[in-house]
Amino acid sequence: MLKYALLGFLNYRPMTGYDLELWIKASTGHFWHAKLSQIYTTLKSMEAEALITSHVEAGTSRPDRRVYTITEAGKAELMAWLRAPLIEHEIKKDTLLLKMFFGLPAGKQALLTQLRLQLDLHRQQQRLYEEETPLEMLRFLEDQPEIADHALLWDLARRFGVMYEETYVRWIEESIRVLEQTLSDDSQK
Amino acid sequence: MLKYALLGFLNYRPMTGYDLELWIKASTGHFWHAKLSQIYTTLKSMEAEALITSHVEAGTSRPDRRVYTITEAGKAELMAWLRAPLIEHEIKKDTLLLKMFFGLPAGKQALLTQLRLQLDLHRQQQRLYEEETPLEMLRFLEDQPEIADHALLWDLARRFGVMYEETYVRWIEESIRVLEQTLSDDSQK
DNA sequence: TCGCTCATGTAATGGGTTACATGATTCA
DNA sequence: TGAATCATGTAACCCATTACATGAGCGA
Repeated sequence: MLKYALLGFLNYRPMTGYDLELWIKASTGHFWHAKLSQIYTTLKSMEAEALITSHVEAGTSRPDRRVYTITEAGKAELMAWLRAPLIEHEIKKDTLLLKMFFGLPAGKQALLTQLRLQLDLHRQQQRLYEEETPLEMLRFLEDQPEIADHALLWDLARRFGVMYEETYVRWIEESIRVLEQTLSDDSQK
Repeated sequence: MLKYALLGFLNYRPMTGYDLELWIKASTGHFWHAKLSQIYTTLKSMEAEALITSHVEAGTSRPDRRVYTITEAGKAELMAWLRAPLIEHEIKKDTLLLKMFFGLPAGKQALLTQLRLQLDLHRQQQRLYEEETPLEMLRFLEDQPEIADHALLWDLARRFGVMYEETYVRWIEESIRVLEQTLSDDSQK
């Protein structure tokens, strides 16, 4: 699946694996990310499939760069994927929920500690999407004015991030209240 | 990680791989699930780690059942995991967001079709968590009254499912409105 | 001089899915 | 008679993470 994210970016303009990681971090990071090692191996297999081609640009003071360009076959594959209807409901695994679900034997205080820690993290993340992500997106769009018409869609995705974190924060706050009021302190066992 | 879900259930009472799948479907399904094949291989490796033991019960009219029981080491491992603070913010990959993000070349109509299809699915899922999941949980608790005190935590997790789907539905509705009002119909390219 | 950025890769391992294989009983 | 439930497993594969490996230039 990372394949399609890479095709999507290379459809904007040719770039290197390293560039792709920077773009991913700044834009799709909150709903799709990858390590550099995976990006490099995926690009290699995509080239073998002829979805992209590459050439090496010799660096003068910087290291050599392998620049990837999308092919017609790659564009066709991207388009087919974009149009293929997504007919399943995706389930997202969540470790915090798993710990809460089975958490009774750990005791009330342990559960509250987990919740408070995650509350902080999710609040931070929400602020990030609201304050920093738009600025980062702007910086990328300034450098690449040819993709300004994509900004609307970029922002819809960002908006999801904000709403998701709001909901997560609300759920944790509610859960803390419920636990404080109902679980006995010695629920440990 | 499935390991901890299995330990969590086996901490209620001994059961088979097949049983575990039924429990997962009825309770943690919306935030943690697994195929039978993975459950069987994971149980096997957990037994090798001495976190659980197993014995075969000969079936009379039914197939033989391999029943797994949690060991003291297993209980200790579960407890340590429950108490280990979760210090990262988990990012959930989302295919719909990825398609939206890169979707401009597919055209306005294709995007709206994707959104409407997913809107249906998420509304259905929301109804499921609100109406059917509580009933299923009740059925399990009736059979296992000894775990009734876990019901509160089960319900917190279920509640997250409801809130998540509400938010997803709201985001799709907003996105449909934005796309209808702002994207030109011939945005295809 | 120490850490960061730029830049590319390979190898090993882990977690999970798909496909394959089997077979009796029960219910509609 | 055909589908669903009960019941267990193996093998191949895919996607992703972690660890390993290298190295120049730049700014504090």
